[in-house]
Amino acid sequence: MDNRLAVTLLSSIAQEARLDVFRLLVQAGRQGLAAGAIATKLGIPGSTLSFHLKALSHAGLLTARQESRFIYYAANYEAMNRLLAFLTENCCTGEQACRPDLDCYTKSEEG
Amino acid sequence: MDNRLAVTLLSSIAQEARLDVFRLLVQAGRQGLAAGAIATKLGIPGSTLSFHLKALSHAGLLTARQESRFIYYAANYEAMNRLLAFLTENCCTGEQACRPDLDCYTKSEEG
DNA sequence: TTTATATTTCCACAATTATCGAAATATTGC
DNA sequence: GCAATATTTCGATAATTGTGGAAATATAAA
Repeated sequence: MDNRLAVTLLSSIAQEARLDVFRLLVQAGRQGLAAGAIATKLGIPGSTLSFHLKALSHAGLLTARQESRFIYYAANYEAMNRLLAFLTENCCTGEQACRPDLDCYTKSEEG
Repeated sequence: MDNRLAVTLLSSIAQEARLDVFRLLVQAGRQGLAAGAIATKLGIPGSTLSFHLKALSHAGLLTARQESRFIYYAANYEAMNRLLAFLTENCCTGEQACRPDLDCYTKSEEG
């Protein structure tokens, strides 16, 4: 992943409405939610939501699939995974502290 | 960390010049780099850089310390750590796949 | 105090982003 | 085809963000 792509990904979630949308879809799981359901749950007008869904999709953080009259949007966990890997590798170089505190990770002492 | 703060943090690195600055400072280590050095290395006019440094500092991703005539900016690894933790916890819920692929982490098989 | 250096603030302007109603475009069922 | 529903596109507008030269501020050295 290059800086350009990272900025696109980051920009797509660096906005309250879009971060809300993405978090909602992360919770919703692989099957996702129809656009209308997202709009209702978050209280966002359809046209505004559509604008944000486009940004998230364009960045690759969402997938969309048509099902009958509905369009289901779902979080692309792999894309988010790649973003997290980029940030961990490129924005924390040489700093052990700068890693998510996963249970499998044991901190080494530092001066 | 709430959504609001996360958006502030994300916005601060969701821009090419600022992501460049942050990555440079991550490489530079705890002692950081003087503003002028950053401007020279990245070829950014002083006033423009100052604008971006303010955004990063305001988000808490940089620390600044005066030393003689220079102001040294350094990456705040802890803040980035917290952001990564937020993203891992809140934007990947229920999805084991959505975690940085650290060497200490062993993937479980998935369907 | 004067000069030099480092950085920021100010300002004007350009560019991008966000909002949302209305109209347009599907898709489905009658 | 017509009506109903779901979503997107269009268009106008507001708000925010990014850029960089010039001036202001701060620190240091002569």
